[in-house]
Amino acid sequence: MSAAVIAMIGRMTRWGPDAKGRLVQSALELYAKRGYDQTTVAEIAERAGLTERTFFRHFADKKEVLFAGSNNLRDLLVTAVAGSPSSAAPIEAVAAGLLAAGVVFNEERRAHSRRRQSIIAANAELRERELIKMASLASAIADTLRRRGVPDPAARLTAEAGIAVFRVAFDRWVDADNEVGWSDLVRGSLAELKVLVA
Amino acid sequence: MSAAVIAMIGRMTRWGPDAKGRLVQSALELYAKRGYDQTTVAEIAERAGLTERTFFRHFADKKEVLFAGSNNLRDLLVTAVAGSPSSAAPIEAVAAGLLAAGVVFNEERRAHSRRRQSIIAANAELRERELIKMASLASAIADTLRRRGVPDPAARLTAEAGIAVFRVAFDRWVDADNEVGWSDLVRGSLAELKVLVA
DNA sequence: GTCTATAGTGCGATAGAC
DNA sequence: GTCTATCGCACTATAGAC
Repeated sequence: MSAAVIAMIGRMTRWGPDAKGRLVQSALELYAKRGYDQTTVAEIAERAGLTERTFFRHFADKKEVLFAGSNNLRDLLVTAVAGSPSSAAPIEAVAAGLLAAGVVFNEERRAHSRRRQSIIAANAELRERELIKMASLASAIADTLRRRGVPDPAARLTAEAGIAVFRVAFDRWVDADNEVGWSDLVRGSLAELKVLVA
Repeated sequence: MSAAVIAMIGRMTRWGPDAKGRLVQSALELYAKRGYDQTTVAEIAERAGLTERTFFRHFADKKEVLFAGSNNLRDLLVTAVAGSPSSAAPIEAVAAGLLAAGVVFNEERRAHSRRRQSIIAANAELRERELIKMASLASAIADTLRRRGVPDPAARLTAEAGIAVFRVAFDRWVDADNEVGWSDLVRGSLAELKVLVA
């Protein structure tokens, strides 16, 4: 057996499948069990069968492990907004984006999201990081609308309104006693916004 | 001249009027001139004729000196929302709040606000602090609406939409080449939101 | 790795307003 | 005299320079 093959086998566990995902899962479990502050990065890495150094190769800091999915969410949103028919009004394009984001807000993920939200709710630094992520979602949407030819302040305003709908729909989606699906919550919240501002 | 008298003269400014306001003004000038990071709290205090220790009696940290007015803003908003006639729809109460906030957004303050915003725009930590302040405004408004009997999610949604209007109006108000007054910007942004979500 | 500058805290002393 | 804003000092924590 060649050294190359032996090395490859040696890496099987180290390079086990989805290292990043294992880190996310381990972090979520430990943050939930012992609290964010009481969990060290070393513990997260160990539980995932990795080292602290590897954790920081995947995530900029201890918080970021909880927000790894937000880039994916942003891409889903932006792609759907950008891909809406040019005949679609700005708010329709944004609505399409919010609905497209539902790919990650399915029933299998709901328990996971609930646990994640309760971790975030319990810690000021994590709540702040979430505000930053939301703000960056809003500017990504606004940029996309501008690229579709929507001028300011309409682009900014539509994006901010869209994020307002997102926040409300998401809060309801992770609410303990709620079983309504993502797309119904988005449509319902958007419809309610229309009524409220009318 | 005795040492005691010299000491007394040195302390003349100690009980000068509006120590907090002097600290705010000094901080604004130094942050604008040399940048937030390149300014020390000791320098701010010295320029205000005070000591570092006194700075921290008035402000929890170096950032907070730029956000001292935000409690005042929140009170203006909340009071006006709470004081709206009970016949007023939620969005009307919020609009009344936004217009009432205009007390602090007058022409004399515009230059000051512009400088403040350019300082905040130049620094990530300050932008984050601003997000936090905005989020706390939104929840204060939502709470006030709930106290008026507006149920969730309408209260949350109206508050978030109101803050979206606030952000856009404020951005336009501090925009370099803009001379439109606060109330026109609020009414205009709100009217545009209505059109956009319709 | 040590050294330095700065942020931020705790507590007791003091100066001046009342 | 009381009350409180301010000061002085000693401290910890941490980020950056070297």
